[in-house]
Amino acid sequence: MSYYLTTPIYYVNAEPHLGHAYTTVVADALARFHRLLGLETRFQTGTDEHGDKVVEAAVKAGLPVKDFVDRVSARFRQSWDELDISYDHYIRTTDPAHVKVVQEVLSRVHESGGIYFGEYGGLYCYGCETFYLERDLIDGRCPDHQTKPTYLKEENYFFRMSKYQGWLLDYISDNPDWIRPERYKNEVLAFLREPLEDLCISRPKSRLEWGITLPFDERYVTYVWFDALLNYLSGLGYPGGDLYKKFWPAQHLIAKDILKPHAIYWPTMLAAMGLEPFAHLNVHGYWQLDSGKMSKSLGNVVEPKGLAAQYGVDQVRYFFLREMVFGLDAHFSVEALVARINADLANDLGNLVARSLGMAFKYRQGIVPPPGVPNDLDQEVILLAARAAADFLHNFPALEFSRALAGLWEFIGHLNRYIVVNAPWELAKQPEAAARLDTVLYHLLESLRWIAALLRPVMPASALKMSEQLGLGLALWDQPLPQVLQWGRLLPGSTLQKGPALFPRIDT
RNA sequence: GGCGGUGUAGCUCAGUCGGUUAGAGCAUGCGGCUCAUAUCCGCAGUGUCCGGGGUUCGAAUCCCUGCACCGCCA
Repeated sequence: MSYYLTTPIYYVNAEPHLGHAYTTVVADALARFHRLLGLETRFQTGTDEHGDKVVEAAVKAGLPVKDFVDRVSARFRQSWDELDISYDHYIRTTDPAHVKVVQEVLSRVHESGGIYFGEYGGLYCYGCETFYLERDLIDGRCPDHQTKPTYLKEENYFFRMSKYQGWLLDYISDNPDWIRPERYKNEVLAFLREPLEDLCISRPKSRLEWGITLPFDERYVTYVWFDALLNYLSGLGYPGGDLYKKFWPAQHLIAKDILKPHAIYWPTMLAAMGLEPFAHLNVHGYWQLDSGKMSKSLGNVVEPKGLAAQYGVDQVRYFFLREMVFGLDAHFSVEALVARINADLANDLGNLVARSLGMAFKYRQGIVPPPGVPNDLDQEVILLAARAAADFLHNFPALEFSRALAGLWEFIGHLNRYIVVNAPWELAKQPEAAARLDTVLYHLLESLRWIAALLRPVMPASALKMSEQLGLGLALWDQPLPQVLQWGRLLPGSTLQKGPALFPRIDT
């Protein structure tokens, strides 16, 4: 079994921002999760580097275009390294291998009649270098330049997308969770109620040179779709090689703004190429930044790099997955981030680890005690651990990250209550309760092992720290989840490690 | 303008697609514990489920309509 997951390739006309970081963190958590399940996993991200906006940005930065895209692409890559993103392949649309695949595919689709040469006429603004529709103009003038656009005819290449409309509608009906969550499937179906038009896929070099030359007409470059979307295949070495055979079809992860290209253009392109559609299109919402509170200083913080540096990589990763219901929009604020860190991570989980380990050291010299016969309270802990794990394993791959984590935190809450109910500090005062104290401590520590294992995809560094504090060697830690999640694998007699607070409170 | 979405506690939001008395977290107040990162535990709440109309034995949930906000087409 294999699992191939992609993020979009990010457009390099601007720096990485919160939305990019969210998509990439979600993808990373999913990739790590599936690796832990034991699936052969490939996780690809990268950058989209052609087109007029990039040229514009390069001119503005005073750099040759290639130097500019190198710089911004590296900036993205660095951000992902800082966020602990475990991508297997970082693709760039300026990679020679990608360019070659694009040209091969274009040739093939052209030869099979899927691409034709046609004329397009419209109102063109020289300032924007783009065509406008009548209805988009303000008093007949360009909304940006306040100039009157000229009627211009341009010859271009078009992809026969329209002929796939019926097929696509059928495919969506036959595969109801192909585009998910459901709301986005419905949106696509709404698009498809209108007749689908053919897709313009070229730009004359007189207007745009920074692109991939059409293999059948060197006066043109290909525009956006047959370049960018094909990264999902070129990154696998398509059409040759083993990777494509092993990993296609892909799980795509995108934000809702690029739903249409991925849900409509891309599958029809794949159909024209005679390929199997992607496995799922997974669509998420937006982080809403309250513009009122969005001061300039905060603007810098919302840059992923600054956020992780200030609040911690795992803290930010946890916040992303816990705070946003996948598919819906959510509000982002530093206040909300700090609230999550303090309440969930410092108070609930971090403190649970600290008090459990603290008691194990204070009462048992940091040695894992042997569990005695479990009573009802202990049985309940074991039951709830199993339930939390089962729910988590069910919700996480279904993209219900928030629910998965909320469920795990219910278990954490239960453990905090378990401590109060059992009052180990009282047991410690009674010599005859020694076995009972052993049992309580063991159930706590073993529960923490489960929690650490489940949190690995979300907070890899913190989960590892937990495992180290629990004295787990690699043999107990670095295994597929189903093997790790067996009650009682924490060995009595093994040595715990003291460590600093996992998630320090943030003073407000 | 067209299409789609959202509106639930002071705040942020769940509510698995009609079914007990509408929930969680945060924030607030009171009480308890001392193993712990001043943490944890218990108790207390507060609701015109945006307004109006309809379907139904029954609606936060389905339908119509109005308002507000958001997104896409761009």
